[in-house]
Amino acid sequence: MLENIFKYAIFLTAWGWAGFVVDRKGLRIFVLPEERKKDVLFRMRKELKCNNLFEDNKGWESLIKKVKEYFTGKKVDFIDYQLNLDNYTNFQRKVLQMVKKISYGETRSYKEAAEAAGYPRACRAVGNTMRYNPLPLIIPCHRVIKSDGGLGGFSGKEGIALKRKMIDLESKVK
DNA sequence: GTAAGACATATTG
DNA sequence: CAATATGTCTTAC
Repeated sequence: MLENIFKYAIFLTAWGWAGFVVDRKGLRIFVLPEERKKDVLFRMRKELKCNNLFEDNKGWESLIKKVKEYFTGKKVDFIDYQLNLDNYTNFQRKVLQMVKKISYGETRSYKEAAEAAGYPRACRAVGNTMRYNPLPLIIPCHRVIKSDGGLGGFSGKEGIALKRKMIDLESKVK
């Protein structure tokens, strides 16, 4: 099997250390801000199950800049970046592409996301897909909430606070 | 290859 | 609140 080369970048945002991994087909993993830089790297390794990681920002400076701007409360979008979704099922790809199109400040319920993806009753499956979302923020899974206005879930117990914080940030945009 | 259970849900009574 | 429908994944045979 071919060696897959992964490049990663880690950088400091207003909320902590964030980072992402790309391979030659596009974005692969995005890691939300952590307290420590090494935690970000640890998460990347865990997701990829691979040690073939090289630090290299080349060609991705604009993404780094946008992410930093995002966490300072600026309105940015990530729709121009190419994602590598090779490891996902058709259903997941559809849902993820869909969610990616939700623009800044908007929210959708799990049901609406399911409908838009062409599976009107797959609300639960959408939730499942979000759980494994490899690219939080780039794919704005934090903008997908429950129909009754509740937040739903987010990665981990602390993650839910981050979700709220992100929605908060977006609602206050100037 | 099949079957049962788990899910970041929604709808109905 | 409980029950159930729903699509996909994981795990275990």
